[in-house]
Formats: sequence, C-alpha cells, structure tokens
Amino acid sequence: MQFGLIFNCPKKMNPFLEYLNSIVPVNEEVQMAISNITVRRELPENTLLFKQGDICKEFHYLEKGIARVFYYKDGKDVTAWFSSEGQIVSAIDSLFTGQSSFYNIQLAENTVLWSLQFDKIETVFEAYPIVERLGRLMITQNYLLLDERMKLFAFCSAEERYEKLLVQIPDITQRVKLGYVASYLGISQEHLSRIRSGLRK
Amino acid sequence: MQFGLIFNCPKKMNPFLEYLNSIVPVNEEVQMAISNITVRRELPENTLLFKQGDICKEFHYLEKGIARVFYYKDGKDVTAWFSSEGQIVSAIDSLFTGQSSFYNIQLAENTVLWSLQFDKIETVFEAYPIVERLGRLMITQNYLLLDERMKLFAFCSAEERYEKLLVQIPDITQRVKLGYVASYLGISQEHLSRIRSGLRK
DNA sequence: CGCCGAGTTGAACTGAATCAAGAAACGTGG
DNA sequence: CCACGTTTCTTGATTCAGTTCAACTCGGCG
Repeated sequence: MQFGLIFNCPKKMNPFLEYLNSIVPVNEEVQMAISNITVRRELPENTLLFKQGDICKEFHYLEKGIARVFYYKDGKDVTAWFSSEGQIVSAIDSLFTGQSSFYNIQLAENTVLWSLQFDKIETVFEAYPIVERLGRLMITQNYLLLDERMKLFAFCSAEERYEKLLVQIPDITQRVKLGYVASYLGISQEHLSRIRSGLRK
Repeated sequence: MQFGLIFNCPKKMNPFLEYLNSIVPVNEEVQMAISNITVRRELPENTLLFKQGDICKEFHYLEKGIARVFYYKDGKDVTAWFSSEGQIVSAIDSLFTGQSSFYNIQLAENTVLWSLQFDKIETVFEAYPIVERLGRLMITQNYLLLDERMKLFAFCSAEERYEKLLVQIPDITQRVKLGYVASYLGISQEHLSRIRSGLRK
C-alpha cells in the first residue's frame, strides 16, 4: 500500500501516450516526438470543437468528459457517435481524406482532452515508420467500432440497441439530452422515452 | 486504333498492382515484392471463399465478377456487403484483428480474383514502410465506405437505399438473387419486390 | 409434362413516427 | 427563496412504413 502510494504519486504520465502505447508499444524517442506535438486542454460544456464543412486536421483523446459527433439532417440535429473518457474523437471522414467534413463535434460536458495536430503527426510518420502503423491500427479500431454499430442496426430492435448503449455508457442519459441519445439510436425521442418507461417496470 | 492494339495486347499488367498504385504510387522494387506474394485465380459461381468462424489471412482484389459477404442471423442468410470488379473483398473483421470472423464470403458469379496472403504482406510492411501506409489508406477507404452505408441506414427509406445501390451496381438484381439484395438493404424480399414494381411505373 | 426455385401480389398485423398536449426540471431575475 | 418562462421529458391518439404468412405466377429444366 505504502509502496503503491510512493510509486503512483509523483509521476503522472500523459494518458494519451498511455493510450497510444496500448495500441502499439513505442520507444522513448517516439514518445517524446509525439509528446511534443500534443496539447492538453480543458474546455467547458457545449464547446463546438469542430464545425461541419471545415477540414479536420487534428484528433483528440478524451481524458475526462464526453463528446458528441453529429450532423444536420433536414435541419434536425442527428447524433452519429459518442466518445467518452479513454476514447478518441475526430471528424474522421475529413481527417483521413483531406476533404471537408460532414460532421460537427460538440462537448457535452466540461472536458479534458489531448489534441494532436495531424499535419504534425504526418512528419512523425515520415521519421518513424512505427507511427505509421499506429495510424493504421487506430483507423482499424475505429472501423471495427463502426462495424459493430452497423451490425447493431441490422440485427437489433430499438430497445436492444438502447440496452447495448447502456452497457457501454451506463449513465449516458444523465450526461446528454435524451433527444441526442434517441437520434444516435435512430429512433424518435418519444419512442425512447416509452422504451425507458417500459424498462423501469 | 492500330497503335492502340499494338500497345495493349502483349503486356497485361497485374490489375491488382494498378489498384494499389492508384492508392499510393509505389516503386518497381515494392511492386515486385507485392507481385511475388500475389496469386491470380479463376473461380466458379457459388464458391465459398471464406467461412464464418475461421481466421481470415488474405484479401482479394476482384478483376471480374461479384462477391457477397454475409452472415447468419437466426439461421437466415443476411448480406453485409457486395464487392464487384475493381474492389477489394475480405473478412475484414478477422483480417485486422486475428480473431475468428463473423462473416462468410461467397462468389455470386464466375470470378477472377487476385489474392494476397496477409502474413506475407506483414513481412513487406517491415521491409517497406510505404506498404504500411498502403494498409492504412486501404482500411481508411473501407472505413469511409462503411460510414456511407451507416449514413444510408440512418438517413434513407428502403426505397432510397435501393436507388442508391442501383447507382453503384446498376445490374445488381440480374447478378444476384433478390433475397440477397433485400437483406443487404435491411428489408424483406417482399418489400423489395413491391418497391421494384412501384419504380417500374 | 410436371416440378421446383425465384419472384410477385394480397391481407392482416406491428413497431415506430408524428403530432399534439401535458408534466417536470431548470435557470434567471426580482 | 420564490415565481416565471423556457426547455426537456412523458403520455396519448393517429398514421405509416415495412413485416409476415400465405397463395399465386412464371420460367427453366429433367
């Protein structure tokens, strides 16, 4: 116990580097190179981190808080994705193509995040091939998440989709508005409300 | 005209290399390395290229024909993806994770394809970082395709989804059974049949 | 010719959307 | 600290897209 305290207290690692390391272990030198192009930021609820139509040149690791990726469909706000603590968020359609993005990103809580400029990481890609691999594995991970979500739509009823979301982010309905959750699930807010009142019994 | 014939006939480039080059131009040496681990195959209609539960270690470029990625949901055959000429097909969930796959792959026509063993390409990744980038861009391309499909489900009615599929593969209903197309669109065969008879008028 | 698989059509049913109204929660100024 | 307006959530009634089950048609083929 005492030892635990001694070892844990003084050095607080950049949690974004920890995240990267969990994907591909990288050596000290590369860690330094990445650390140098990483910025920690604390941002308040409702910050619009990224706006539709812009070209996205950075991605973010969430240390704390929750981000919502959304777009407008016939003027209505539709949620495409939630990212919470320990996850990455970005306008990935733009980031990896250089085209303007379809998505907005909004912070749904006071948030602590680590941002990484993509044009700077490109230079690290050149210098350290291992980082190229990191990019490949990151996009792969995102692909698999999207694949899961696709299967969920193909397979499951609205109620099942809601239940699976609750497994991922149990307190989601306390953290973001119900309408945002509903559009993420692909259903109307009224229907989600009814599902919830059904589950309560 | 005469010149066209003269130049086109004798040298037929590996079209899979052309495809790779369109993603990232690679030099002769790397082309050779890839060419050495690529196999051309002609396979008949209904070949089961890959079976659910197996671990997928290769991917395929389709020179001719059409492949169908599918799974079983409550014993019923459900199409997850169609790939046709000029596209890649693989059990991508397994290929990039090493886990067993959820998907089957079936050839819906007599098909010419170029197959590439993934464990062999890994060694090329080590030797040539550019190929690592190729992998990253390929998975990125697939991510964006899946993103499109996801949007289609979130956005569009069954009829709109069918119309957009017809833009991609206009003769799809002549090439595969109607039920396969229906499950890809996430609707019943009967409903697709009704949509089609509606469009005819 | 008769069968068989694929596609179509009809009728009843269901999950979920929409529209409309009411209840709760929330924030702000007095 | 309460009264008010605003926003969010719930509930009810109606409508609609799409499903299911069952019967029928059509074309190919042994």
